[in-house]
Amino acid sequence: MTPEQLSTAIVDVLTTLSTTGEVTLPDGVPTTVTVERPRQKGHGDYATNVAMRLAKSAGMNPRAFAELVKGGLEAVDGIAEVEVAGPGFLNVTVAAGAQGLVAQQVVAAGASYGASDAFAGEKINLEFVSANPTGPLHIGGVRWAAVGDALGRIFTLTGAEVTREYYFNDHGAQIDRFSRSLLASAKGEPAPEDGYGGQYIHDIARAVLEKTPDALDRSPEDSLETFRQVGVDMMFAEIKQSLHDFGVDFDVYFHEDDLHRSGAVARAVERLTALGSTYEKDGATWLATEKYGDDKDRVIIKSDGEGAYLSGDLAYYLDKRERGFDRCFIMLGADHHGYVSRMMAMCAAFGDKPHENLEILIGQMVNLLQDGEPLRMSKRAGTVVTIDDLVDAIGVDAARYALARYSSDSNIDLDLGLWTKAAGENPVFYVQYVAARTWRLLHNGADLGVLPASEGFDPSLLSDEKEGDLLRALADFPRVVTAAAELREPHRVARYLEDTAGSFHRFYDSCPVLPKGDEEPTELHRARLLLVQATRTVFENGLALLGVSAPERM
RNA sequence: GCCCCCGUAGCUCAGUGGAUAGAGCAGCGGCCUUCUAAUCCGCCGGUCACAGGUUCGAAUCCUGUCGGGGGCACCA
Repeated sequence: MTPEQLSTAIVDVLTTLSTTGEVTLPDGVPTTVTVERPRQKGHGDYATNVAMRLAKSAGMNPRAFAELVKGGLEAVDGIAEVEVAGPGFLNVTVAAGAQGLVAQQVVAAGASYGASDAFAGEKINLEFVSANPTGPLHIGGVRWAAVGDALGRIFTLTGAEVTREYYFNDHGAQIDRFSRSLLASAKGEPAPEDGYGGQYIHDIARAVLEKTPDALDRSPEDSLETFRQVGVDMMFAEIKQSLHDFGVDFDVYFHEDDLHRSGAVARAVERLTALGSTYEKDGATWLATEKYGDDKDRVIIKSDGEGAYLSGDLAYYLDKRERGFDRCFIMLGADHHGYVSRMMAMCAAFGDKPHENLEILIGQMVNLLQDGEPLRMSKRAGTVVTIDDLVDAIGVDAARYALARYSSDSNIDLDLGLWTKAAGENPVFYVQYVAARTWRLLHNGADLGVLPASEGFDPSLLSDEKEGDLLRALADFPRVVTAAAELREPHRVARYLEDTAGSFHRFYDSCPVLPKGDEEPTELHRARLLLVQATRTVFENGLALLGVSAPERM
């Protein structure tokens, strides 16, 4: 029995009680009820607080309400015991047979275990990373590469149609500064005062010269344009390659410049003007964002006639909506959080629903530590910690896992030393070791002629306490995936895997899976091997959501 | 001054209004002729920053204060 099935059973009982008039529910029978795994041993396998939640409106005291629910639940197949406890909790113990069936259900579902239709029919657009191609991808962008991609995988598993996009800022002054920096380097001149000065500038400048040897022999305008075009292409190709090596590929690379050239910006401004949300002042065109909660109104067309940065975002958002995306996500670093209120105001000005059609996720800062010392990151100073540096230092699996296991709301300090350790204190090793251990058991079993139980499987054989803990953990996976999607929090998957790894290792420690010596294989061995296979399935699926491999051996 | 995030064990962090607040690391102490011990077990460790409020119940929600981080452009 899974928590979902128990939840359904409870709703059925409530429906019956309501129909017969034994309880009166003014707000109707809830469609779902909370079922949780109590931390406390002795509080049953599952607990629900429905009685406490509904008692007041039903005009009863919680324990009396709970007693009625208990009566109904006890008759449900697969429920061994129901207890009313404390202020009105219902503690449910599931029959070993019903519990053990979970192993079979997981294996039968295979790669689709954890999938749901929670977001079925939704077209979701995820925009993340979107770093300017003025330098290598630095650590802040990498956090979203890991988390955003994981979120995409989670939404996909919960039924959504996901498009990953990278917004390519190739229109503004930063690109000019980048181009001029390249040109200066190629000429052997110092970097412009407002330019970029890292080593990569010299590398790219040299590469541009190799590709277009006459780049410096052209007119000043042509020369700069050459460095702009070739340099940006090279830089962007490098970023794409780094992301690809990191396991992150985008469906759409959207160029800001296209929005300006195609007239999309002008159309977006016209649309807003028609809706009465713009006005002219001081020679510029303003968007009235303040009335939608922004601190102040914002310029969208500057007095020189050029579009302000926000104008590209207006057009881009409109474009996404016209492409049919119900939900547009933009993932930004904390240093851009000030952008949220004006973007939400823009969304409202279009007549859309802020925080629904448009969601902006903010990721706090990442600091890298080596031996306890902070590594400073500064693109301009040239001491950049890039995505490639990170991958070289700890590998893709550890990097993705490390960045995805924390709440995006938290600043994080990653100690590179920890993430390279081949020991259980390194969370990614601890979790991946489960995958390796299950693989070994399945193969050693095959060598001994022991295969996971299938037909004639007696689920009640899995009655050990450690087996029950593991089965309940495995049964939780779909709920964890759904919660991660609903809350946009991929780190829940990582934390779940860490907890479940503990349950598996404890099971492994106290429940021999394979026959030893001359021992004849029994149904219990086969049942346990099925549980091992189910565990392997959950870890494969869970790690896949994070873009981390489930190794066969380590 | 205003806005966003954070404040939970010595450290790094979980904790979608529930019961006695958890994990890993660090510290102390155990289990290897092993289904490879990269695992596992025990002990130690808390004013959930502080003060009010909301309710059957608050680490969680609201208000304020303090502390840390990040922002407040006709830059992008």
